[in-house]
Amino acid sequence: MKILVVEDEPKTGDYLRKGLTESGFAVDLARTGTEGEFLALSDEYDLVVLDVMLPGMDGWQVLQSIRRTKLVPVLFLSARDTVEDRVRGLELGADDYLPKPFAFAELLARIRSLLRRGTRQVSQLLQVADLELDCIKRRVNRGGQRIDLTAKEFLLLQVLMERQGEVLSRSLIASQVWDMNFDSDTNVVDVAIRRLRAKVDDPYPNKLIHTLRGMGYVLEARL
Amino acid sequence: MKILVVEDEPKTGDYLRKGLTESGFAVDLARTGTEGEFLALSDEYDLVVLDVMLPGMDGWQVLQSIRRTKLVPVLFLSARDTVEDRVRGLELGADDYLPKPFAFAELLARIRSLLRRGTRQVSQLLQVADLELDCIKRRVNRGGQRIDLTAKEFLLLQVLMERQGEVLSRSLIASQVWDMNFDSDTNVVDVAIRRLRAKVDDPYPNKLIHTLRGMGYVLEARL
DNA sequence: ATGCAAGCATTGCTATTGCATTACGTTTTT
DNA sequence: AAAAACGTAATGCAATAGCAATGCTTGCAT
Repeated sequence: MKILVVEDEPKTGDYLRKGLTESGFAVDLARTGTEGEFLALSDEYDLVVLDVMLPGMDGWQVLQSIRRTKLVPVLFLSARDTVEDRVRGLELGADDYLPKPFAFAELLARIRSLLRRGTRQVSQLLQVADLELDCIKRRVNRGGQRIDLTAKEFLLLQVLMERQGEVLSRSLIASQVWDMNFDSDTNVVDVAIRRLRAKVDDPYPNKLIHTLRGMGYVLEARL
Repeated sequence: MKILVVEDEPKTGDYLRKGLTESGFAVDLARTGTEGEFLALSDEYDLVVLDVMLPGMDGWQVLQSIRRTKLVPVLFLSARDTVEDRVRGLELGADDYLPKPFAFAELLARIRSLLRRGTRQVSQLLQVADLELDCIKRRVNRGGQRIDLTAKEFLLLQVLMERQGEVLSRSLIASQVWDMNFDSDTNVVDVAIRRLRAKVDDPYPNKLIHTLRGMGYVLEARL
């Protein structure tokens, strides 16, 4: 198993190389984004561990470049752990996301899990009635018709679909989709639901997003 | 399920109350340590969420005081996340420790986990005869037929089902479902029971909600 | 047995609450 | 520079929860 590590911090890079080598992987270490891109494209790796913050070409650019031609699983490392970063990483085609600082054991577990599920997860497909959401391709369609969603809309729909049939409170939704952990008097969730409904429910006769007064929202098929 | 939140920051307090209420808990909010201690000792809660940093009597003191007589699970919230703090909290008898800022989703998950391992078991599926209540999906059905309840109705039914077979006094019900701790001359409970019966019992031959004159109400199957 | 009072059921009314919706200003993307 | 995305705020509407008035039961005393 061959792994490419792209990491500029010397200490972290050495640490990763040592640890992974000891764990039985063949490790190549790139110290810059450009070098990482070059290696990733020129060689066949089973997995890429990619730091987001790189001087010059950053992790996202490297990922984009890799994704144009390769399906290799990519695990993102990031010092900042915000929902936005995570979303952006996953949108661009990262397979997993690990905030720094992390325990090596956890990194290893995630790497193994990524390798276990094959090259790349083909399609994590969520489905409710005639509504389909492809988490990997980041694509949604209903009744065979494609629906374009923004990042926020997509994330919101994903949360709703992952827990279809469950009533999700605004606070829970807010904490999953936004990083708002201490704001109560805002109606972002309501507005976001409105916008999502406009695209997902309004054009169709059978509504899937339902409001439960005083409780929250559910996504489910109702007869 | 009744939760006491002890939190001095007004915003955080309101946020917690709102979120937990939406999630189906009866919430009391104390704004100071002293008030928190008083409420914790005078009422029966299923869980206490306790901020460490409080003006006057701090979280640790409150916890110690509670622990002298009560076994209720306590979840600590702390702005500082040091190993010392954590150890100290757990030593004094806290059951869990969540550093701020936290995502509401995580708080909720931990609360549910604490309640689950508690004395009174919190199954997410309550059942009495042909009446079923799903606490997570917030859904009720009887004889396979779905019943739509409002937030209050749901909470009331949940309290009744969690203690099926027990006679619950009006004041007990009032304190579990409403914030009223000692209001007497109101018939809210009666009216709420009426409305609940209309949906849960009226359409069915076998009644489950029974009145015990001078005592209160029970929910149980009777032949 | 019969009447009486206390406790409970039932109902309509209304203030309140919670949500939908729209418009607008700011930020981000292209 | 233009367009899209996003959050905030204001408005209006509708479900709902509490209140109070009325009618019905039940148990107890006569």
